Amino acid sequence: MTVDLELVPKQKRPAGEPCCEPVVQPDVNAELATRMADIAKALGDPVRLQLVDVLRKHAGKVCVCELVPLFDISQPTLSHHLKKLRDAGIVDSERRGLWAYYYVIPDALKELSVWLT
Amino acid sequence: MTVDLELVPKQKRPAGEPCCEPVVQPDVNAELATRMADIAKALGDPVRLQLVDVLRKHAGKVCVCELVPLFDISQPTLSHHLKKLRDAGIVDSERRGLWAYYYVIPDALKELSVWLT
DNA sequence: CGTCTGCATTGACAATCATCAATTGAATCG
DNA sequence: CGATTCAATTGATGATTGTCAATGCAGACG
Repeated sequence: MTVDLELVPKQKRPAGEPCCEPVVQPDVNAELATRMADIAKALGDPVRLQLVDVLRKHAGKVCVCELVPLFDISQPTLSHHLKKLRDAGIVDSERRGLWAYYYVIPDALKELSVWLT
Repeated sequence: MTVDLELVPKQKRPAGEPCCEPVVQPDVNAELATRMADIAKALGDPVRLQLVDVLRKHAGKVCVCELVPLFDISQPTLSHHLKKLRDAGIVDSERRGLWAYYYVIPDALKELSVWLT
């Protein structure tokens, strides 16, 4: 991924107006873009998006055993999706006895939300 | 804007029985979740996220020929990313002469943004 | 101790994805 | 007309993803 995005005006084009005004370089640097793309990517699956929705709606910590029956996927697959969300820094989990309780990290989605608006 | 999945209240450990009763619920909002996941998925790539950023910041219509030199990818690959964004309903394009001008559809990102907050 | 339970990990698979080189198509210029 | 230019499409390839069955593992219970 390039970091310097200096625009070079086209040299040869058919006589006439240029195709468009020069574009400024994106002021979202590649690093930040990658971070936000990672968050978006983690949300880019219906199961994970609904997982975040459920966890957020319940504002507390939800046991995995309560999440499994909500979806038509196997338990390992759900665990895989939860790991994706954890790796993206969107959720975190806490173990208590046999159970694992998941919760949305506050302000985890704020970055992306701010950029969107 | 939530996705409407209901949890079964956590029971005490029911030695020898499943921990949760299966929730059979018409998943009315699976469609909405899929739609938003599609948007998020389209943004889940650094190139596409920066493309949206550039197009949005420019607030007008930007020629593809001005976008290509901004990234370290080939022209067909950029065209592929633009198609992904178009398919997700995030951007649209207009052909004028030899050039194709892309622009962000105003309310495309609003859905996801609203859900995020 | 042994067994059960809840969750994570592994391994395997097909499907999708990002990427490029080559080509195609369309529009413009000489 | 032919040559040129911009953008989309095609075909191929290696990487990543979503999924499940099987297994592993740690805590709880008897």
